[in-house]
Amino acid sequence: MARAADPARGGAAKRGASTPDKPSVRDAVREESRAAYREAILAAAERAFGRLGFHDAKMADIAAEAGVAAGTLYNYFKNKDEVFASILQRGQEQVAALLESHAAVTDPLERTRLQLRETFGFLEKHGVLFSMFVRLGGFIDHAQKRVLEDHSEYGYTRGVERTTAMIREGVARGLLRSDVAVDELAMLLMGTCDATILAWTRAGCPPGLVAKADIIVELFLRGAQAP
Amino acid sequence: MARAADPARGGAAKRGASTPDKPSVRDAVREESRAAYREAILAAAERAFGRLGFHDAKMADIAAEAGVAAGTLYNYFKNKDEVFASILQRGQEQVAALLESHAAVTDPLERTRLQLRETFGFLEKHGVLFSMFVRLGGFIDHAQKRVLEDHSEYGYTRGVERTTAMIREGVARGLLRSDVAVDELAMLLMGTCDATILAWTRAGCPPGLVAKADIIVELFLRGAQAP
Amino acid sequence: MARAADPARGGAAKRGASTPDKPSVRDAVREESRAAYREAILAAAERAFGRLGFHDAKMADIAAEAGVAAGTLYNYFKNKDEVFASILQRGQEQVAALLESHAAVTDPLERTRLQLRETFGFLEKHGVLFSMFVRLGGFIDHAQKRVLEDHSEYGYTRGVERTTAMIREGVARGLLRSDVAVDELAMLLMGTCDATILAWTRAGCPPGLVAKADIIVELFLRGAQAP
Amino acid sequence: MARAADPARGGAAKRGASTPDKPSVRDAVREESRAAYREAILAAAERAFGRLGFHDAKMADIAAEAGVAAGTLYNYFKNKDEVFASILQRGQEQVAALLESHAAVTDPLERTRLQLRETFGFLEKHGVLFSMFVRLGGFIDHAQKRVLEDHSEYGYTRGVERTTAMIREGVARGLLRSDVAVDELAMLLMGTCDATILAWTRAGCPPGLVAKADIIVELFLRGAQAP
DNA sequence: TATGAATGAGTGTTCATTCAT
DNA sequence: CATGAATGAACACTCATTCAT
Repeated sequence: MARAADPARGGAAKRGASTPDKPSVRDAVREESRAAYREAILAAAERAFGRLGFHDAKMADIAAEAGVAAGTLYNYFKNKDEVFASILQRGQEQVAALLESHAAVTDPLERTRLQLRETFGFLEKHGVLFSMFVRLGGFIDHAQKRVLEDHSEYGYTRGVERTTAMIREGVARGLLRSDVAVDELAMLLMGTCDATILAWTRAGCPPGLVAKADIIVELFLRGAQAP
Repeated sequence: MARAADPARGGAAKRGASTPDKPSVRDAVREESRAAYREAILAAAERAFGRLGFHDAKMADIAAEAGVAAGTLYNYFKNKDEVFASILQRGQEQVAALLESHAAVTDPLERTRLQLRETFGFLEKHGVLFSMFVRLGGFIDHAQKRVLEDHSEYGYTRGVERTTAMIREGVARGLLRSDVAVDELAMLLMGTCDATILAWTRAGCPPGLVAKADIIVELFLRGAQAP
Repeated sequence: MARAADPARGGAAKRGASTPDKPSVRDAVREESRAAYREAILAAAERAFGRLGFHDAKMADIAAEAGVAAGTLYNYFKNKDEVFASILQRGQEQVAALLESHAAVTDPLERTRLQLRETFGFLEKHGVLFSMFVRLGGFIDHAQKRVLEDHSEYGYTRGVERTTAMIREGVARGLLRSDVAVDELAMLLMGTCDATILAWTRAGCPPGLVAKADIIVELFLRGAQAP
Repeated sequence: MARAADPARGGAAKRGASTPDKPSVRDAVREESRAAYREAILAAAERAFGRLGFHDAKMADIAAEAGVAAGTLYNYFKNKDEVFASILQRGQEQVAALLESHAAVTDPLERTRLQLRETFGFLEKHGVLFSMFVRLGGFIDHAQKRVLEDHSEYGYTRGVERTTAMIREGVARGLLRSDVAVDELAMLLMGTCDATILAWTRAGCPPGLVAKADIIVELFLRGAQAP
């Protein structure tokens, strides 16, 4: 990319004083192309990993799924591990963006309901792979574990923080009962979500996960709302 | 080839009148030896799989852990998959036996508490591997999935049946509320268990899982007992 | 090889108190077999490397040359580098043994003549590869350099030491002139040897290298003998 | 494909009467540019090969070192082998030119001393790579061997011819002894040079090679001058 | 029947070369 | 022409499985 010094630009080579900026056009196109390739590969890898698992999804499979040669993968990712890690990161960023869109909702419970819907919708759209990681941080092959650790841990921690903050806010507003520790309520809510996702993946990830979001919030409210 | 898939040789082995009865002594010894080997291999494999995961635990690792040569494994199991499947089956049988020991307890809630303790104790003793399968049937590498499917599904189904039956019994005896569907209560209880196990494995399987059994039953009762 | 503890030797498994030593027979056979394989592989690798060079000699070539499967190589050597390094080490040991057989010759010049013959004979028999390393420590591909370094350096250093010692002895006995520094004489002799080997390999390693040993010693004597 | 092997385009390029004379200016510029690129690439390749060896120096390394894109290399050279061969050829031509500058010196020994200095100076400046080839024709990886063969052989043969001629001349003038075959003297001189270079590269190509030229000639004279 | 070495298909990865822009 | 990304053949190395002893 950034070549060292740009020497030997060919003795008398000069194309007038024309375009010190023009090449940025080419660069822009290239950049766009690279982004498109990268995205296509990630999408393909997500499908492949989701369908076959980390070990059984070969680099060749991913390449085929993406419609590129095997070697091309290595122009975008250092190795298989990095492909996997990149999928995760991308997923977390996407989820974070989705959740952000509801940040302005003032009612903490309503905000949580919306965010839960978004998350569940994301899981439903992205299938098994993300069921495992984005939300659960999960139960996985050792190799994957090595790759992830940071990522999943990060995602999980963020989830805990978000939930705890929401509950604290709810308690402050008198919406949620204050006779139970905030942490305990948070764990209860998250545990219910996890168990729901768990059951969903065990059932083969059938459509309808999003609908569970409302139920969960409802149930949670019934037990946790202020008397 | 099919040397392995050929258990239960000796035992009632009879090869016509050629070797009337005498050899049965030899056979008995042999049988005993085979069983010991088999058990040692399974225990070793469980440790290896638990520590390394399915793919990263090589047949050589298992053999070393068991103190036998690699080739020996194939005298007892057809292949790696079968070793894995056998661990599961053994685990389920062990759990079933444990649960059976409390079948005589008449109070369904007390019985459930005891069985939950047994199950959690088993999980705690057998670590991550069983956290995933015996109970959850879970989130795993595709290769393992292929191997298991039946087994884990079976275990899960049995769990659902057992739980539902218990609740029905509790309702019939007036111990549990009848204004909520039995299935829903069952799902609630199992979901709580799942979420607990989930959190436990995420925390690295620390000691103390058994103690959670009482808490879960307590919580469940608070919400589900008849008014 | 050395299994950890030898547990689970099969419950009732016992073959009397018979043979606590007997297995050494099997072990001996195995050991012998391993040595034979190892030697065959090294010989094959030497031919392959000599014919093709380090990079162009593929592991498959070596295996084919040795008449074994590719995977077998890895039962004896960790990787390609180690195969190469082992050839060197073996060569140095062989040469050292050859030289040792003349250590008892008291006349330092006669001893040197004999040792030179042995060395040249070894080179002639082992071809280009050893022309480069055992004696010269050479001019080689970077990858080989990385592998060797120690080995070739060691061989060279030993050669310098041996030669210097010989000359010192010759001077002490009044056989060699004392008006020139010992080191300089040593360098002269070794340089002549090197140049001879150099010319020989450049000519394609034709038969007749051994005969040069006498000529070199003769020439050296003419210029270096005491007046 | 054969884009590269197509030098000397411009120059006397004539495409009928279509572009009479005017474009020759453009062609001249182009030619100059091409020459500059080619030289920059060769210099970069020499550094890269010298630092890493033939196999470990990747085309990408050379391109980076030259400050051009990888694809550009193929506009000037058919393939990696040709890059390497071109370095050699260029080196030989440069050395030949240097030696030519002393051709007018009448005293053959003085001329040889000067030429030896030039050669050693060249080697010292160009490092390991040329230590091997321009002078020695050497001990190298097979792949390089395949590439060179002709070139190094050519360089070596020229050296032999030049040396022999010089000695013949010296003998004719009564400067060198005539009781030893000319060829033998030539071999002695060249062998000494080779051994010197050999020792120099083995020591890591430290500064000071040029100084050896005088010593060699001195030593040679002492033994070879007419009585 | 235990052993442990042989096997060879399978995989991640590299890199010289090609080619569209 | 320069560019730099795509390509895919090639290769070192792994490991489940087989088999002679």
